[in-house]
Amino acid sequence: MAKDKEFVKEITPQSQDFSQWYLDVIRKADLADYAPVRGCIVFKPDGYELWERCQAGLDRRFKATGHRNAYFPLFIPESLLLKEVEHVEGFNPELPWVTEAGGEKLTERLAVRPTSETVIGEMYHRWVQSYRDLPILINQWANVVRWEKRTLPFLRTTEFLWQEGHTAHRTEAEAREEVMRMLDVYRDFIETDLAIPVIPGRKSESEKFAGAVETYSIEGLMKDGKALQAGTSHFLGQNFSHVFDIQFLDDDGQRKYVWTTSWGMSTRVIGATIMVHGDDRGLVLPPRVAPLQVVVVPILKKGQDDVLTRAQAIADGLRGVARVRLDDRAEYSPGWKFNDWEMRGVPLRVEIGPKDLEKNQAVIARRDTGEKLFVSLEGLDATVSNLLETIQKEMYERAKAFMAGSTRQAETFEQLADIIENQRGFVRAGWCGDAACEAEIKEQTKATIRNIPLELPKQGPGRCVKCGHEAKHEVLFARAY
RNA sequence: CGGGGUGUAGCGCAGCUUGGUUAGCGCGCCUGCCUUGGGAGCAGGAGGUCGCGAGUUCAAAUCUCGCCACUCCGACCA
Repeated sequence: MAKDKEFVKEITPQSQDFSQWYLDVIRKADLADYAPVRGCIVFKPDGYELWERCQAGLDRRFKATGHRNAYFPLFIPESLLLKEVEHVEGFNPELPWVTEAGGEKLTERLAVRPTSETVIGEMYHRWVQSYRDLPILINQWANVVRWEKRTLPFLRTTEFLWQEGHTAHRTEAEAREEVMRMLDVYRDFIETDLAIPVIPGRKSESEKFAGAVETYSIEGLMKDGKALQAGTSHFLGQNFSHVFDIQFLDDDGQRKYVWTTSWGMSTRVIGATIMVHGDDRGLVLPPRVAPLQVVVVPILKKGQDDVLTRAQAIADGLRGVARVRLDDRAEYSPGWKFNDWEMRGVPLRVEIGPKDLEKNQAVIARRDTGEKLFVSLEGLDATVSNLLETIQKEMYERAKAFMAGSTRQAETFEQLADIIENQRGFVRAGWCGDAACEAEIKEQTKATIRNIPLELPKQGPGRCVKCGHEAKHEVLFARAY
């Protein structure tokens, strides 16, 4: 361990200060920088490409489930926002307002959107007439603004990038089905592409989205034992359709209100990727989303000019199976490059030196395990391709094992409090469903109900960990970001 | 928004207590030589509104006040 520290300077060890480690990694891996506006970050190319790959993975799944992209305006007139009472109350404290433009005071002030249910509700009101107009399955890629008190790069920034799906349906059953379908799309994306295991479940009343009937979430567990909500899917019932008067004439001749849903995932998942997979050497990226998957480092020796040529050819040969870069910079030593690319989380490093060429082999180093392999240059592309898949799979398995090992059961409040205080992680426990018990637990342990897992407990929910009455649910407690 | 910490070169810091004339150090950066299998070496060089604004003083990085930003801890949240 002491040796690791020598190689990777300027990254605080996780065990010493996880928050500082997180910020160090973002800086050293060149993902983002602070912007001149409070709480805002600049996505640097590697950070932005991570987001682009998340976008691609999600967008493909949205299209496959019948959704299309559209774009709604950044500004929301106050009058629209005021229509849904719970919704406004939820978001009001964090809204930025435009009150003046073109040198004049506006007749109606405009909120910079914190989310788009209201504008979209207004538009759906105009677009829906008949049951034949339904369902409307629209997604928007956008930036939104929430003036949060406390910000943290990727996890909670004043302005953030996300996607928000907004759908309108003819029946309640269809809308509910959509909510669960999209929750599962999120689960599939984050587990498959980002190698992050999550627990899908329903939010408690106190934690649900402002204006929703029900909110579902996927919850991940970071390496410091804190939970992170990585995506949400809301069943909005007819709340917004009543407020925005979204009605249609059904085939039975009756006018009916539509049932709506909304669901979102943000650039927060980049933060999750960092905190689930990263280590004391820096970032560890899942191959599927890594901007660069393989770096080829030639070991240049004096009088061995063919090494560079061969390394170039080998890098070119790998381009068919991976995103590859040849690091032929003469000004850095191989050791320096090793550390640099490890900090940036590149999944595989291929070393090509004179000794390797003699033996017709290459040295491959895995970023996730640190393992070094001596492999033949014959069929190198297949080897690399297989390794990338293996890494993707094993990163998920390791994260899953970590989550399983950090998930504990509590029968009593004392157990719950003890686990939260001393071990962190997830705690499964019974809950009577009373908001008062939930609030007391939060106050005393700082742990919240992350969600009520969809997967039911094997032996029934038991007793409420707080009041001891019969439990309605088994829920997942954790301290969270 | 409440409480603590920090702000001096791209990054990390010293100097501030006890004001003083040319503001230092390490890394990084530039040029050259030499090197390259886990952050090499030598030589030369560039780079500063000391976060911003007032004030005290003959004199402010240093003292006082205000503001801003970042960060940690709380309440709010993707």
